[in-house]
Amino acid sequence: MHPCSACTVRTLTVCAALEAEELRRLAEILQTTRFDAGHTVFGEGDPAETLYNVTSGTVKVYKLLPDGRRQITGFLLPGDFFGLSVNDSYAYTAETVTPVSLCRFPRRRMEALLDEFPKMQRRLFSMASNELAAAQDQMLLLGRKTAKEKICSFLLLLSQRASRRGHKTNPVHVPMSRADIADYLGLTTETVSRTFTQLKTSRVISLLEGNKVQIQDMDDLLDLAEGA
Amino acid sequence: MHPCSACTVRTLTVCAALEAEELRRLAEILQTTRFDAGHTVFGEGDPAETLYNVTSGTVKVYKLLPDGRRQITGFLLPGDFFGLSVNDSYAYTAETVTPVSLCRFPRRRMEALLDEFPKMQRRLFSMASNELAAAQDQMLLLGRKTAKEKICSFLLLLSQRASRRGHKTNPVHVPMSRADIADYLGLTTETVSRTFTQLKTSRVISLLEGNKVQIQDMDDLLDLAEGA
DNA sequence: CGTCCGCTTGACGGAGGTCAATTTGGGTGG
DNA sequence: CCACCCAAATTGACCTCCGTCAAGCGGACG
Repeated sequence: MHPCSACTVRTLTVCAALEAEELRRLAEILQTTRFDAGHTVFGEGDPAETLYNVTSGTVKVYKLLPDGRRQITGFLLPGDFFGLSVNDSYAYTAETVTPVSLCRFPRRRMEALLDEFPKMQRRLFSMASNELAAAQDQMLLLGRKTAKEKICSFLLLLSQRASRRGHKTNPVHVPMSRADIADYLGLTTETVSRTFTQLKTSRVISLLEGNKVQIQDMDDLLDLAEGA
Repeated sequence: MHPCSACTVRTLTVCAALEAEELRRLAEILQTTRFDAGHTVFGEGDPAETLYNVTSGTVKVYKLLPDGRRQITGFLLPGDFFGLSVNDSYAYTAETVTPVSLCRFPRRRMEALLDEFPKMQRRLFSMASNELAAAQDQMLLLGRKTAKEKICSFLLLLSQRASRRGHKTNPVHVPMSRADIADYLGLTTETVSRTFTQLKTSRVISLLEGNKVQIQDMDDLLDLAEGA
């Protein structure tokens, strides 16, 4: 019995569509770990020796400017992969938002496995393509959307991602702080807060207990997210 | 004799590190085309039946909001690959900036070839990873940099990309319009123009004939690009 | 030589940033 | 169980960077 057999996100990630034999080989090189909230998994510039897969919780990845300005380039949910690097060091920092469970894959051994199982390689490529498409959406958001459109897009994104993981789309769980949301959307915490208030006042959303946001009118939100 | 033997950007793209046999097979499915400046290669939402490789000229890819706001997510230079899609339609529009030569690969046949030659698959994955890292840099730029930092970063990017293609890094050729630069950096043409003037006045750059920008002090520019 | 388009420059305004003061709420110890 | 504490969130007042609108300017091309 290896841990993968109980893995609830296997279908979402690189492990999907592996044969029993392939899965066994993957499980051989894999380690599982847990971290508390607020733990730095690796820092920008650290030697990139490990690949990670989120199995529970939320991770944020971000880049910094010398003066401390921060851009969060993604929130990683169960099933998401991270730790790929172009040269031999990570190009960003990865930090847990909530308590998190991770699978660790030593990079070298993972690369060997990818060469051996083209199906896995292909799956990873497909995941990278998806990420690329998401990155392009995010560029449109950062470069051209207003604060209100950004917040609405963000809520929709969380809702859609929850849906893909088989959770209910509404209300949507928002585990990250206002500061994290701000750094993801290219805003300040104050603007994020004001915009939430504004959306609440105009009855598009309401804020529930436990960091949950109830979407009152999904169609309104979809229009608001694109400025229509 | 197939066209690849004369290709000057082969080492930069997916065709690099292919065996003669693999290259021959790739050449079999490949078509070359030329377009004038300002030609739409494909539009967002079009069925994604072809992959492209730039062999000369510059291509821009962009996404639009319903009201016409535009975000250019990348400028593609010789050796760059584009046309990958997640589902079966393109997620962005591709349009030529200058006269352009392209290699066209029918998607289905390309996928078959990728399955047959894992080395190519791997190379493509590596290129996608690079693009992903570039996308993350661009998110940092769009979300957190000032207009001046954006322009300086942009000039440095062009200079570095020229360098990787074996061209001289300075002066740097800027083939795209102010409007395109603006839509790439999340600014307006007016701000782009003003910022160029400002950099010119403070003797960081000077504008030369033929859309060339002379970088007067590379270290200054590097610092300005990161707000240091 | 006139027209057009892209670029530049100027004047002005507003979306969102900055700084600061409260308020809220989750965690902790008495 | 409650009082306290502190970080996070909210709200307000003010300001700035960049967008908007508008007017030149100059090179390309018919």
